[in-house]
Amino acid sequence: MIDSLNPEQQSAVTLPAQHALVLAGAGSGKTRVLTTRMAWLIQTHQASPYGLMAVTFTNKSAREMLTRLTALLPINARGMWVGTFHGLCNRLLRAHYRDAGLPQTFQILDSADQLAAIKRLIKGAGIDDDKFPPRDVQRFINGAKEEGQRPGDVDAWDAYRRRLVEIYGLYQAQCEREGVVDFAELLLRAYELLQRNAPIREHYQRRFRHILVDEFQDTNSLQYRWLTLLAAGGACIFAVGDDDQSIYAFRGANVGNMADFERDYARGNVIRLEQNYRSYGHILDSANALIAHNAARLGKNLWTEQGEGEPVRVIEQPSDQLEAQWIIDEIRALIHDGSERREIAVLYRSNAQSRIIEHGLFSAGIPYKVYGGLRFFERQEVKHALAYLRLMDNPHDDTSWLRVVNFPARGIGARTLEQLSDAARQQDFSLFRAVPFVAGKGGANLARFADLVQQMAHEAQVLSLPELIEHVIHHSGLLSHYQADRDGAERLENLRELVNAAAAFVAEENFEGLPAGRIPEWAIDLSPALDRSPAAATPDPVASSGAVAQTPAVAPGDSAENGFPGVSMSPLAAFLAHASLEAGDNQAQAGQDAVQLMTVHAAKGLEFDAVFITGVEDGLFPHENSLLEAAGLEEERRLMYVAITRARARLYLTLAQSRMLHGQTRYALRSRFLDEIPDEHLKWLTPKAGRTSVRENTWSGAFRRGDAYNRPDSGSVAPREPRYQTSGVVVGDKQFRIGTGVRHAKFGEGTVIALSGTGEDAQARIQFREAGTKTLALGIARLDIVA
DNA sequence: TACACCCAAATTTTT
DNA sequence: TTTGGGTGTA
Repeated sequence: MIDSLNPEQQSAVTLPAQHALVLAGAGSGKTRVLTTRMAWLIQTHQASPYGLMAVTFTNKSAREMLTRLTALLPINARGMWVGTFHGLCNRLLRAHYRDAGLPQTFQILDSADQLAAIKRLIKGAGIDDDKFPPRDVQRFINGAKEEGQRPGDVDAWDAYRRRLVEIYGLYQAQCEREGVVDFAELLLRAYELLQRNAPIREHYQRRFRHILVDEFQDTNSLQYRWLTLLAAGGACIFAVGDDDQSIYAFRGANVGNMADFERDYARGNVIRLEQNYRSYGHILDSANALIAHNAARLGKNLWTEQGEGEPVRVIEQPSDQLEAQWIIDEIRALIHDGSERREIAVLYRSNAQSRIIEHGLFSAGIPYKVYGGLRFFERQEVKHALAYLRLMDNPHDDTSWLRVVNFPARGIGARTLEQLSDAARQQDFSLFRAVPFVAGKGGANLARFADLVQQMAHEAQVLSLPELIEHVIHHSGLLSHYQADRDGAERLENLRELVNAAAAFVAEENFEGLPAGRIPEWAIDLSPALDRSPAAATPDPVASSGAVAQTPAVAPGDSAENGFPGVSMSPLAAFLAHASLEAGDNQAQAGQDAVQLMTVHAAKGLEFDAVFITGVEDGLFPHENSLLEAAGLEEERRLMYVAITRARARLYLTLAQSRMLHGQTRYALRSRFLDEIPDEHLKWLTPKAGRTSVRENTWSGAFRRGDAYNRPDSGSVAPREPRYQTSGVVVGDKQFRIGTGVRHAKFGEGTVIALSGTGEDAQARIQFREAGTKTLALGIARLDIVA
């Protein structure tokens, strides 16, 4: 099992039972080490499969882990605590919903649901949504939760923040009332549960002897605390991560957790995996050289036995159009030479860049796949169907109620809903309960809808889950609505797919033959098991309430001690949780061999034979919004590091001198990151121009690639005298570039962060230190250039 | 209730 | 330039 590993991997896998930090570089076999470690612990009887917990961030990597584990060892991975932070917390909360203060049928809001709930709250409470945009409120609430803060814990130093805290409190109350939890709440609740409930905490602390964490650099503060709390009973945390691949700080990820973990837990017990099995030398050395410019890092240097390979190709084109065209020509050549399309990836910093490349590929008739955008369970028709299903499980879920109360249209307009929510607010009822308080025609329509919901809830006790969904699609009117719709065919197709997904889910989770709304008898509630333990000194209402699975029988081979994934959940509830926690595939056209298009973020964890990194320009990559703080620039650099290390054999960096952005042509310098990679690793297919010179905005003709590709290393596109110089705008006697410092009489000092237009018509976006960001016409505004 | 129109905003987004 | 959301009109 471990013979095929390199010495560092072996020592990581066979580390003694202590906390350890594995710094695993890109392509160093991180997942392999993690799964082999698990298998090794089990095989050497240092842990039972049930004494292990493995935590990841994505469902995909959790699945991958289980697949590899079962390939290594003949064990039944079902029931093992391998999953995402959110998935495991969900499991914990389902098992102990009473102790966590949640209703048994609590439902999970995804980001969109949460936003809808916040919007509704802001409207209902009469809060000014110009001053408190729902998105900002959402970010505030999630940010607080990710720091482990309840409304009372948040530091509110001014009136604005005090109001935000108030809204947070209102939101929380609304969630409680409706029996829903958002993503961050799953984590925070689970954390608080463990923290406050000693018997439960000690139970899990005793149970899990080894906790393995993947992508540790992406953990947020709350996740870190959750992990260390679970491990406080003597468990060992085996944390695997790469600080150089931390690219989610903007979502609350705290790279500092790695350094903290090393200092506080894994002191001296750090292993570096630096041998890379993915890329050739020039690619790796480029990545190494680039990332060396970051100050805040633990330090690591990738190497390979594969040889240096080809240099990294760099191409500069006058416009984004030509950049795209060049890429498409090159892709065509690669395919012609036998490359598989799926082994070619085009990466970009922001989604807006994909359009022009898609256009080119489409015109060229090259199949491609775009990652990103809507996922299966996020599609409107699927969400509608799910909303009906949720109402079946919990009719007091106002978010779902409002989503479908009048979809398809059933004569319940804004006025009626106004009356309904007034009544609900007055009585402190859910919308469902408030229905009888609305009179008139609208009230009658509401009553009919409420009946429909109850009727369908009744069916849930009889029909299997797929049957129920079919029933819902039919009787809700979704079916006829989309049938009548001109382009409803695809939506119907997705609804059909939803039924299939449910059927697959039922089979997978052993729910076959069970009515959708019934909790299976083999489901185990962990709370009674805990009560039997002597540690549960305090009387627990759980034992007597009896609202649990009627027969807390133990499935063969399982024990209450081991727990079970589907704790106390009906197929319906389990499927709804599944739909929230795993939004499904994130790619447009599935299937055939196609060129892969995605953002750099989306590419993390993937690898390709050939990679194009596009838009390698200052202001775009690194993104202008990140330039203002050092930490931002370092994250951009890590992002570039991630991008580079996706390539196995061939890497292209492409850039355009001008680019259509927001309907305006903007000019940019090549990315500063290009200048951080030594020339010896780069091969400029177009001449490398000086970075500081100023160019006239007239193109002396587009550079074409020629057939550089077919003679890749011949140097046939030898550097000539640059025909043009790069970037910047000249107005009068002044030269403006991105990064130029300026002073304005009224706004004070600032920095140019974007330029557009030419000559007297040129405009500059300037980030002023005091006055914020302004767009100024350079021909009009009086600007002095400062050092 | 549906559609047309206008305006503002436009990194990245594992759950 | 494109997109989404909000408002106004048939």
